[in-house]
Amino acid sequence: MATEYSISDLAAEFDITTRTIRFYEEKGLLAPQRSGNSRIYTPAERTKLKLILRGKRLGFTLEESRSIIEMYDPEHGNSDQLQSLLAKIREKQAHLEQQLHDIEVMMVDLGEAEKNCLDAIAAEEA
Amino acid sequence: MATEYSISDLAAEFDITTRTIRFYEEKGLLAPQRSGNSRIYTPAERTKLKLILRGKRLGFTLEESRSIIEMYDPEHGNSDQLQSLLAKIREKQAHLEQQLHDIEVMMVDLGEAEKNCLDAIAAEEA
DNA sequence: TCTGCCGTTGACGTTAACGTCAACCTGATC
DNA sequence: GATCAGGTTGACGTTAACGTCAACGGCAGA
Repeated sequence: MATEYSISDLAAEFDITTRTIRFYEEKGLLAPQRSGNSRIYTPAERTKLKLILRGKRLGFTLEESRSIIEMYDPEHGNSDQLQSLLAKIREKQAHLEQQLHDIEVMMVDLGEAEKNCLDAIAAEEA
Repeated sequence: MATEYSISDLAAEFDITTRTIRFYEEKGLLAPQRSGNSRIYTPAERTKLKLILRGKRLGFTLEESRSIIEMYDPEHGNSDQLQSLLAKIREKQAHLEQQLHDIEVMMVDLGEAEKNCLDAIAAEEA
C-alpha cells in the first residue's frame, strides 16, 4: 500500500501514458503535488484517476467525469451549488439506467448471434 | 408501422441530423435504397441505425458498431469468418460485463453522493 | 412561374482526447 | 564527469464523429 506514486507508477498501473495523465491535469481533473519539478500523486489523486478511467469505459466525456469527481470533493458550498450537484447526480443515474437497459438488450442479442454462429459452424462441419 | 422512411423521418425519430445519417452511410454502416436521387430506408436499415445509436450510448466506436451490425447479416461465409465473428461477439460480451460492473459500482457511489448532498441541504435549512 | 421545402453532393471546419517531438533539467550510477 | 533513466514544458499533429456551408435539383402549391 504505497502512500505516494510517481506519474509513471500510475501510467504503468492503469496502462495509460504519462502524456494522458498530464493531459487530465491540464484539463483540471487532477492536481498532484510537486516535489521540486516532479509530480507526486497521493492515493486520493489515484482514486480520481480511477474515476476518470471508469467514466471513460462508460462513455463519459472528461467534462462529465470532472463533475463526478467534484461530487466526492467537500467543496459543498451553498444551497444552489448543492441543488445543481443533485441534478447532475440524478442525470448520471438516468444515464446509467439507460445504459443498463441497452446492455441487457444487447446481451440477449449477442447470445442469439453467438448461437447462430455456433449452429452455422456445426452445420459446416457436418 | 410504415414500411419505408425518408432520411428526415429517421432523423426526426431518433433526434439526429440528416448529416449524421449520411455520414453513417459514407462509412458503410447503412446502405439505403434510392428513389431517383433520394434515399429510402427499409425497416431493416432503420434497425441498423438503432443498433448504431445503441452502440454509441454504450461508448462503442462506429467501427465496433459496424462489426455488430455484420453479426446480424447473413453474410456468414466460411468457417474462418464465423470463428472471427464468434471472437468478436465474445469480446463485446466481455466489454459489456465490464461495463455492468462499472455501472453497479458507480450506482452505489452516486447513491452515497446523493445522500451526502441531501444531508448537506437539510443541514443548511436547519 | 415563382416560392418553399426537401433532398442531394462535395468541401471545409471543429472538438475531444490524446500522440509525437523537441529541448531541457536532474539525480544516480559507472 | 559522462551517461542515462526519469522527469518537465511547450508546440504541433492526428483521428473520430460529426457540423456548417455552398451550390444545386425536383416538385407541390399559390
